[in-house]
Amino acid sequence: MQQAQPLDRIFLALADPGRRGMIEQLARGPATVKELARPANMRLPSAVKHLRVLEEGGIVVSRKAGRTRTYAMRRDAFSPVNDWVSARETALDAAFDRLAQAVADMPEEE
Amino acid sequence: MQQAQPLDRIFLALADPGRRGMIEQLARGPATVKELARPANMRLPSAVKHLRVLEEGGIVVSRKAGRTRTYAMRRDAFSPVNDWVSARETALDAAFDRLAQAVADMPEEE
DNA sequence: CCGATGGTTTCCGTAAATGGAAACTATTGG
DNA sequence: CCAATAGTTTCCATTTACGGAAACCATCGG
Repeated sequence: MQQAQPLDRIFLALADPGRRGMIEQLARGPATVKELARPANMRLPSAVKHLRVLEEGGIVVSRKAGRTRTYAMRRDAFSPVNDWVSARETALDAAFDRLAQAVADMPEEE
Repeated sequence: MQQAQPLDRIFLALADPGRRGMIEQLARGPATVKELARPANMRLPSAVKHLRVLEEGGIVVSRKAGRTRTYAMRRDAFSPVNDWVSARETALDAAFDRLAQAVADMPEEE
């Protein structure tokens, strides 16, 4: 029983369509919990939980002013995703290049 | 009860450290189920399930020859992720630009 | 001060993910 | 044909995710 890694939380946060919808909205500008709950077709308690997942994933930040809490995207929200994916793509391209080279080095048949 | 969307399956597939480890291995070249199970410290049945998740997410493909099944990465494995993330980053950059512009347009204080 | 509002927490039921044991199938090697 | 091997399926137990109802807390408006 070990605590989840950062990438675990980020990808898990992105794996839910409701949360991705919230991200799409927040990418256009900050919003309160209520403003995020309505278009996602959720009750407030569900919205609060989803937003906590997004915040624990390091995707959004929030600040409470009075009785309203406002959420906003982090500028580096997708950095871990981009870094991890880029590294895999680099390795993947190299692997395909090696394969292509091996094919080119094969003696022709007939 | 609606079937999961493609992005749901992809992000869910990436949310597990064992599966990400398999991806890192496969990005360096194809491998069989057994070869993937050992470094991931899994039994074969678990490996089979994880690999099915990766395949249903469109991240890997497999082919069975004789009694061994070989897995390989798809070249466009991360295209949906890159597309979705890029779109959000574009919107996010625009939102921050608008904010910066609004700040620049504010009358100076004292 | 009182009611309405925005948010939060607790509790509950349902659904899904995870992991392994065991049993089964299909192929390979001798 | 027999034994070992690679994979697959089924079953089971544990854990976690998900969504809403209800109750609770803090704050704003009059």
